[in-house]
Amino acid sequence: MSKPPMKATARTKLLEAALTVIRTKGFSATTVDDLCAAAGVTKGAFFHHFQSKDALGVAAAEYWSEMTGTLFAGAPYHAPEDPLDRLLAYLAFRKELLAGDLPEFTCLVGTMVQETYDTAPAIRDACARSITGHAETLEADIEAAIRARGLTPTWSAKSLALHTQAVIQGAFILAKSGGGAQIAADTIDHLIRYVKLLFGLADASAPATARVGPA
Amino acid sequence: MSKPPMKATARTKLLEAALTVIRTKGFSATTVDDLCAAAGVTKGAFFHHFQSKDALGVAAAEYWSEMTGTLFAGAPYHAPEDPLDRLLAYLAFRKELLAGDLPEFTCLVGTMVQETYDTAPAIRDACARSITGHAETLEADIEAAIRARGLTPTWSAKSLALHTQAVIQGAFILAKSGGGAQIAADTIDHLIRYVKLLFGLADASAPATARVGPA
DNA sequence: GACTCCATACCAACTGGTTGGTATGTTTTG
DNA sequence: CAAAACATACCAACCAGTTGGTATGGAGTC
Repeated sequence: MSKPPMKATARTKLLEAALTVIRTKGFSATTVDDLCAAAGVTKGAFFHHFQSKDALGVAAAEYWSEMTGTLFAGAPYHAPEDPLDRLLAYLAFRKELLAGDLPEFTCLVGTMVQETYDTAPAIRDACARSITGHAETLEADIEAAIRARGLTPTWSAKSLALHTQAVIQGAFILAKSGGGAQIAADTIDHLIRYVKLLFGLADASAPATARVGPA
Repeated sequence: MSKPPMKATARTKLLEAALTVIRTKGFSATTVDDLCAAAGVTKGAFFHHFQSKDALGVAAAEYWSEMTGTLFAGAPYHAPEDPLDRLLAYLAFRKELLAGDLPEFTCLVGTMVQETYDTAPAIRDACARSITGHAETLEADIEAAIRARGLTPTWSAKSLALHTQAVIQGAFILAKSGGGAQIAADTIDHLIRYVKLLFGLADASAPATARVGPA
């Protein structure tokens, strides 16, 4: 999160700054001057690269999709051979990401869409693409896990994939309302338990995490 | 939501207006003039009743707690004798509330806390009290359901109560990102399925809703 | 029961600072 | 040198909050 991966041009410096500032203060409360100060550039540079503040919002959502896309694509949770193990490893990975301060692990697009869904359709759509796009990366594994276990569920792989994202987004809201990373981890534990129950991996009284030692 | 239950003084008119306007535009994007216009009062009246815009935010969160408190206290989901049935009836009730436009069924404090958790501690705390206070109304039923079935779960009643709220908050985010009420209902269905699985009420392939007829 | 006294509720106009955005340079790069 | 990248100076609109004032109603007093 701290290393701008591309060339440190004003555009990427502004986008990188946007990730932190917007997640801290929200989109509307973030001023163009805030972003320029955090990025160490001037207003002229800002409006050279972005037509408007809303345009930066769209670009930030797309930048967020790229960053998280490469993060998750390169993450080790894809290693297991069993698709259900991959799904569970993904959820464990999401738990591991709950470190540091809130603006470091919460979701930019989840924050932005709440403020803009009715007032800035372009930003809302960019956020929606980010969320559903990420959810879609889970669908294949869920589908394969269903087939591997010969289930005929009343729910769809897509629906479960979206549910995981809903739980994670909700976990962030609870974390922001004072619970911190711990309450978010607890909620993801419930999600892990749900997935295990769905696929018959554990009963209701089993612990949620398989690998992390004692309770 | 449409009937101001108390005397239509400027204060309650402003609070009632705040519920709709803030849920539509977000807290920071809502101006004091917006609220005055929606309430049909002037700015003088606003600052007579509220010291600042932030003070209105706190009052709005508390007003929201009162309104939802009486709504849920008077709801029919308390009727069943079995505590687990009451919990499931609560979740079914939450699904029924997903009607109308987004600003009508989404959560004021969930929206506000995202914008203010780092910048306005007083508002954040008021939102936190609202969420945890509502979650606590579920704990007794969950606890009773655990005892009634002789379970010894690794999760606590409090943790499950908070999880339900996380799922519902996350459902609102997905709804705002374009899925609408339908995607929120799907996610609550997953939550209902999880609760049933936790208490051994159904297997993974059973439909989520017991009472609403055909799929 | 008329009178003063005073607090509450509300209003219209104003202000000083802020905000998104622009106009016009200057520097860097290919 | 020409175009892109960035900086400086500036503006009109907006915004939270203030000021000074009016209307109303209830308490106390004689």
